[in-house]
Amino acid sequence: MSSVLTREFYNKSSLAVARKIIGKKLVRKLSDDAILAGIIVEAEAYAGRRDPASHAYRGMTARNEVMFGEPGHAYVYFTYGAHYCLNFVTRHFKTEEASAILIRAVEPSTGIEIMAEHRKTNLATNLASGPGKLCQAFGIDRSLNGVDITHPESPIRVEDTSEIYSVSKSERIGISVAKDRKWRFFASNNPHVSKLPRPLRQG
DNA sequence: CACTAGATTTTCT
DNA sequence: GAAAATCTAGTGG
Repeated sequence: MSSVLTREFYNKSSLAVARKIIGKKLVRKLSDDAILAGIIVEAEAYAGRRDPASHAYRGMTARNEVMFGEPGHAYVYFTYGAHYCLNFVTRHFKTEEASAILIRAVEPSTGIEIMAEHRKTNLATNLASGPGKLCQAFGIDRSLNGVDITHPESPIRVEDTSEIYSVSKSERIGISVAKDRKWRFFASNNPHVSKLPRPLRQG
């Protein structure tokens, strides 16, 4: 019984979707035999013209084109000369209002051995605890940019779960503008998130 | 544990 | 030509 999240799930503001996707299951189909999966434990919201930290802030370009399209598609970009980042497109209101959520961390559950090969480490909390790590572990690159993640057989999709997660929020990570907005959501007290907020660090 | 520097290349100014 | 929604290895306490 497939429980793939439908387009309706993504057809909301990036803030709402980023919060609701915590605890859902990310599924990556490499082939009929190789399935990777894990629970999404961290995500950030990005908006369009009203969010200076968003790639869509200055309008549509060749890179961010997917952000301006239909919700429920993957937006994958390359950064820092080495890393890919996985995003899901959420609701947009006008041509110039794009939005998406950045998937920042996953708690691995299926295909852990393959992820360990991709990442060249066996430490579970270092397999997908960051946007770049996650893409390396799950074999995600720009060839997946634009794919429809609501199709039950899509190479990337998200399945519903009945798990209830406590969600914390903080400032977004790695940006230089709009740092005051607390648009990062993560599973409370979960060791697979990329970074704990300052007050909670040091045990 | 906390902090810093360097890698490396796409993208946009 | 500069900056980037990052990661790792290295240093110091």
